[in-house]
Amino acid sequence: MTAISPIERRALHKDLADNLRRAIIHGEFKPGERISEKALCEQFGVSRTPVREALKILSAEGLVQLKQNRGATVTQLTARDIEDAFPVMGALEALAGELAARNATDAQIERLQTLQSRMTAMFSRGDRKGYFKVNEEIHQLILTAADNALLARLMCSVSAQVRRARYQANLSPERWAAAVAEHEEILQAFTERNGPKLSRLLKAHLANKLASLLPAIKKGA
Amino acid sequence: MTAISPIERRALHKDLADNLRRAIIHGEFKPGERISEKALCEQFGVSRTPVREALKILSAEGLVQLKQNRGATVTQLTARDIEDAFPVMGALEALAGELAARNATDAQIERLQTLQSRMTAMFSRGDRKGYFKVNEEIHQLILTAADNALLARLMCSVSAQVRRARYQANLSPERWAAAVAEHEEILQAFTERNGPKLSRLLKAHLANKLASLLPAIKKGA
DNA sequence: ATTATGTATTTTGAATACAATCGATCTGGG
DNA sequence: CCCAGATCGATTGTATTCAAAATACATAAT
Repeated sequence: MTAISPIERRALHKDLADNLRRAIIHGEFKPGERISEKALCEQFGVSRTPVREALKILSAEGLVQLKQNRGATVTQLTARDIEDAFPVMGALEALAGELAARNATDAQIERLQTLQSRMTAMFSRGDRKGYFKVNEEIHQLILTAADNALLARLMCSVSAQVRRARYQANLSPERWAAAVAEHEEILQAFTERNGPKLSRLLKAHLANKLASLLPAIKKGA
Repeated sequence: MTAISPIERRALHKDLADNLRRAIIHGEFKPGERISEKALCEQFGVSRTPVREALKILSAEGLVQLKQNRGATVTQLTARDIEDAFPVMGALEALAGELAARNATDAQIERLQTLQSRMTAMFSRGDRKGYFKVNEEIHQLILTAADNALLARLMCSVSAQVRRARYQANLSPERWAAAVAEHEEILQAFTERNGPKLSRLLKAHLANKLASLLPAIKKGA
């Protein structure tokens, strides 16, 4: 007997927005590329109304730009955009760390340790995709532990932009190794519940991450 | 001879979104209130399509919530929401101050001094509305001086929510006097281009501001 | 040959029409 | 009298249609 669960009634425009968001972040739509409503309609097999609504949502999120009577284009991430993101993400990450160190449950810290070792395993195995996945989980866990809905929303929105950049730029082996080491320190600070230290480490970690992206973006632009 | 300027071609959904946003922030739509598409159509004399698109935008901005088949409601600001906003706005303001102190032109600092004295004048005259207006201008100027588009976008979105709270809660005379004094200190730090000090002052200023809002929100909720 | 202008095609903006879902009320049975 | 179920009305979700704007192309004039 299968468990009975309520049938998911998803709105079309929401589905479309989710799909498009993922596609843009994963680079399946190239930055600067024009997005035709008609093409999307045919691709997804729906009418233009939900497509247009989805595009409005993505526009408000900053993933696409809408021009009067000229449709939607995928927003270009300039080097300047990435540079601007540096301090902002840094400030948000630092805050998240501070709050998380204060509010995290023991169970969450334990889970963090588990994830950390899994991530290290991914690294030594050279599994980039797995690494990214666990990495995301860790940042997600910190955000959950911080327990601040607004902060979560902002970071989610900003990191979506940064993730886009990451899909364009490829992680160098040196940077990867450094990142793993940094994560080790971060976990240490977490276990100690040392808010300020955690704050500083997260900020530095992010600055390094973004710095490694800049060259690739600049080259592309 | 009047100057020749390009004709403003405004999109309906954008106009609607702007109007609705203002109305919500100013409390003309009460938190928790249901927003009927039909009512908006009649009120603005347009069809449902642009109305729906505008609501999608506001939803992405967090001003309204859309429920499946149940339309839009103005998001309730709970005491928790305000408490969450504390540290986030603090972190962002602090960053803005830091960047502004580094990047501001001399002209901008001069203009800040002008605004500051205008604001003090408003205070001593007891002109609440004028005070708020100049106050907004000052924060806007700092944001401009910070010269970071992403930061501006985030603060704009967050402060819209906070402004909503401010329209609900009424400023007490004591808090008002304190705010003016704090602004004086802020200007001082700015003139000295003392980033860290500015950072700290802005953060404290905001914490005080938000703290003064909490009682009113809690009472309302 | 090049540029400007007029026309046609394409694409987006907005309105209307149709379908589906939710809530409330009404009715019949206990 | 109260509760369960059905039905109706209202509201939202989606599709289709109509209108306006922009681009592309062709033609004409210099």
